[in-house]
Amino acid sequence: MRVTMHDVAQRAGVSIKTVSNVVNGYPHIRPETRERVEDAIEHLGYRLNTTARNLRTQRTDMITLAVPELRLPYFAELADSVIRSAEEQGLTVLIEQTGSVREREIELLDGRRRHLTDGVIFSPLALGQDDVGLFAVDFPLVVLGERVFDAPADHVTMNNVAAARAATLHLASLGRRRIAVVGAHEGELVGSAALRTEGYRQGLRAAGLPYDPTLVGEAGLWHRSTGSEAMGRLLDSGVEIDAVFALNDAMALGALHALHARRIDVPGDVALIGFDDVDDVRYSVPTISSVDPGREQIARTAVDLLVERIADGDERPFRRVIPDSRVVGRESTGDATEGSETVVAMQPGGNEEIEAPVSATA
Amino acid sequence: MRVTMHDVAQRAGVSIKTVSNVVNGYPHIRPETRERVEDAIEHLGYRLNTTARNLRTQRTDMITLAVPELRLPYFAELADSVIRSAEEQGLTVLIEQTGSVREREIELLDGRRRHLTDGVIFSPLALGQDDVGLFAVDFPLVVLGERVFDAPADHVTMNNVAAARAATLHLASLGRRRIAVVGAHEGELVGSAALRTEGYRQGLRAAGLPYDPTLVGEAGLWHRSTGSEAMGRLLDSGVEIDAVFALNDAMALGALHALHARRIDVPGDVALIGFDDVDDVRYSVPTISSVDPGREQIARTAVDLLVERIADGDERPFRRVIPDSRVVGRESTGDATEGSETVVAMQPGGNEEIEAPVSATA
DNA sequence: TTGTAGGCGTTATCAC
DNA sequence: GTGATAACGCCTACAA
Repeated sequence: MRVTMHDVAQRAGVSIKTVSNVVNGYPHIRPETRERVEDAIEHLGYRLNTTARNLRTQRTDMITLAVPELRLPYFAELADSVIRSAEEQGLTVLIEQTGSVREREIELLDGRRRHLTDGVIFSPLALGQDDVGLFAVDFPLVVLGERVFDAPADHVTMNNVAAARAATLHLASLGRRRIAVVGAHEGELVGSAALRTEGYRQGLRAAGLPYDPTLVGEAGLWHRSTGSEAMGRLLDSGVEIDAVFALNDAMALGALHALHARRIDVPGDVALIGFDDVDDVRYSVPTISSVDPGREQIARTAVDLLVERIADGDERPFRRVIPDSRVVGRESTGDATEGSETVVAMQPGGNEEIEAPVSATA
Repeated sequence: MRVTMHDVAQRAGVSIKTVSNVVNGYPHIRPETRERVEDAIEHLGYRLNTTARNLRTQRTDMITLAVPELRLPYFAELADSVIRSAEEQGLTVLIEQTGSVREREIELLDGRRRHLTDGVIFSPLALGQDDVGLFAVDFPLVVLGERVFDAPADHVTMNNVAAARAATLHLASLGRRRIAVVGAHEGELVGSAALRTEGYRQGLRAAGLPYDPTLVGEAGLWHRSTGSEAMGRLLDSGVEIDAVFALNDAMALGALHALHARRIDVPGDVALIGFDDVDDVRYSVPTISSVDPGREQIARTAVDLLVERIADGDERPFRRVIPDSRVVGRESTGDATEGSETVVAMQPGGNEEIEAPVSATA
């Protein structure tokens, strides 16, 4: 079989414990002993059995990142950032794709599949505020996004309303009066759609513009295709439009596509802004202005919170952290040419303790 | 502490082994015994300790997927596909980002960080043919891509030369005579760049067109930015160009950006085709024709090969599998309008045994 | 500074 | 069909 610490100990003429000490970098070892052990390790090609260590230490140094789909650029970039941050902390990331399927998200929380990673960073997309009870889990959990608030867990979210308001105001500041929105979810009260739509309304109000329901384009899933379709419907409806706020960048790219198909100039005839600031919008034609929700900071914060939670258990009250967000102006709002960009608005985030610790025994 | 099989056994009044049998779906159990055990499990909230099982069974049912970066759409989509395929086989995927850093790729192969997953699917980007020796590892490994051939491992690659040839011929079939290429790596003999460039030359030859070095645009990293820059250099050099073959889609998107910046119409003035067929090119303006290398099939095949290798060890000769690829025509080559697409060429793949089994004792 | 004993929670082997 | 018992490979006491 595979070579174990025992074999190494034997060959080095020391005890298994000494080998363990060497492997784990325990400082108080006589140099010559260490050397002998290291020689033996080298010679035998010994490699630590992570599984055995995990069993013994009750830790795996792995965390789960649960996202809807990696093909969605926002989540791919988020995953990238989370993996990097985790790595800095010596953690490995196991990615779970929920596909936005309700059962899969529930399964994730009921912990049947867990028990392998030390904690979970979870970005729900199917579960909503009604399911807040499901988030009372007995393992370290950090929730991402705006589907669920006040769950008994640490939470990293964004400044949706303020950022959407700023984006809308930015369009208004260009002199646009007929600002459409793409990606609304009618009747929803929580979630990104509701919050960003609320920000949109606030922005209109602040700019002295009326809210016109005929300018609201619905789109269930926030994909490029749905953005294109929603934009198409708005344009074909005949309403006058001189600016569009797409509630995420995928839809902004889709909307741009629909605009182009109808030979409508951006930003000449219609200005366009998205949300998420994914890489794509920096290379579209024209480049698209967007709201940077602070993804890098979201990832780092999520990992930090999870690490703390793993260390402290439920000793600490839960926290909600909101990174700073900013509106980045590019060609689609006439803010830049040749691929440059400008920060045209900044919303500070913040963080708060949201609740007393909860005894987490399931 | 946590509830164990022992607790369940006690409560159900059976032995620990019986609990194990129930949990693992062992068939020969008296129904009433099973029921008592299941009740106890339910009651105590027992959950199997995966780590302990892993230690005992010497398997983790996890595999590693090592890719350069998830922010690159091609790899995000690949990861997505791999995760889905793995899941169908009951496997969980642990993603490792190498960042195309040579040391990280070597580290991956020397197995210091491994020993936790049952096998590895590895898409190298820094290592090359000279490093083929490093691929003689003592764990199940499936190699992806065209950086390294004839490594002692299963290999899933693509029909690069034939596909690039077909893409070039497709541009020629539109009557284009001045076909530029973006993303070449001068002096390289292996790797995607070399193979696709070779296909480009073959395509020119087949179309009766001369090879003109002034039409070759170099780009080290295949990102949107480098594609844009390479395209810009070509255009600014003053050479006549009526078509562009970008060696991947990211560069095609960048090239499109550069073309647009110079008010050059696509496909009117310049036709454009990419490679990879990522989601992005279906929503750019105009939509971009591309080569679909069969990514879905690549992912599925890689997982299948790895599963077989895990089961069989080195009993089987290594295999090389090449999925079918096809050229997908879209607006950028005038093949479609309104987001539709056409398959304009198909290259069959194939698979072969490439080598006798190698005794894999490191 | 190093060694010994024991157990982490599970599965495998064998009896019964 | 079910139960005792010994691994799996490591780490944490504690002892020397």
